[in-house]
Amino acid sequence: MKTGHVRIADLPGGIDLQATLESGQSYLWGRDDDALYEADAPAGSDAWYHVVVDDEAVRVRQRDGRLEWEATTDAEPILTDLLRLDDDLDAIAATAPDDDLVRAAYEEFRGLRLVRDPFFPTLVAFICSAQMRVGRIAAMQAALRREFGDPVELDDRTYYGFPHPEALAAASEADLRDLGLGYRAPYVRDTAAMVADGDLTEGDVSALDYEAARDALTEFVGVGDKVADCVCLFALGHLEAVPLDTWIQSAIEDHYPDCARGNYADTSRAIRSRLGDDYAGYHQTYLFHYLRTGAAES
DNA sequence: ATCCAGGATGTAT
DNA sequence: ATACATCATGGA
Repeated sequence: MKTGHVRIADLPGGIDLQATLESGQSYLWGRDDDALYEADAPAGSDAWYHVVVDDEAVRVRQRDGRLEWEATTDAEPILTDLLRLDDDLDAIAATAPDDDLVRAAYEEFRGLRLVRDPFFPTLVAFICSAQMRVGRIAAMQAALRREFGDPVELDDRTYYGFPHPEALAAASEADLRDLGLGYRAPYVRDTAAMVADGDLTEGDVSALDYEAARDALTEFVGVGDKVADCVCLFALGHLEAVPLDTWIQSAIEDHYPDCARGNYADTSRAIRSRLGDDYAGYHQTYLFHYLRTGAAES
């Protein structure tokens, strides 16, 4: 086992690990205390989080001004990639619109970083997200890893990587329904088959600009504009993407009514412009977390 | 019991 | 292009 740490003072704008990993943007991670998104979860500010990428296991916690990590390999490049440690959070925050809602969200969760998650796990997670709460989405992804993923040992614990497309393509619809996926089960299976068969892959969409990528992604089964936007933002690095979910839709009604245009594409462009064309998706993630956690009421 | 959750799909217009 | 019903499942 290798260990190390990243000094948070060296990260431009710092980091809030819990806000980053428990804001409903990434479903790649677990918590060692198994309390991810649980209502009775312990304070959690220094909880261990774990992830498996490319058969390497990493666990990390935020403590004493550091990101402390233990891993099967040097975790620093992995953390830098997944947690976007190279983003200048101060510079990004400076592009946020100066209104009460965005300002409050940044004051509450300063240090929240966008993630840079792998393509296929993000695609599946957000297919599963339809009409689901974040806690159950996370539980569904953990179940998929446990049932169909490859185990990796780290110290005395076993973690599981997200299943390869072939593994989910080979799963039966009944197997997936047993994990609580409901009507999303055939969506996940059919989309996994499309990726496994090479019908439409990350390579095909990564070369496209943002809106073209979003349109292409809707070719997957179970992927509409909103889920495609989540893949664009959290996996493909299109930081201007603003997924229009129920929370953002209501935020538009309450705070940006002039951005409501009656259809997804035009409303998306309007709110993107309002939030700033370069980092609209970054600011959106702060708003989503702020609104969803009810921090606005306290 | 009824409503809701990071919506998408099939069908009718 | 837009409007509508339908789709599982668990928690409040």
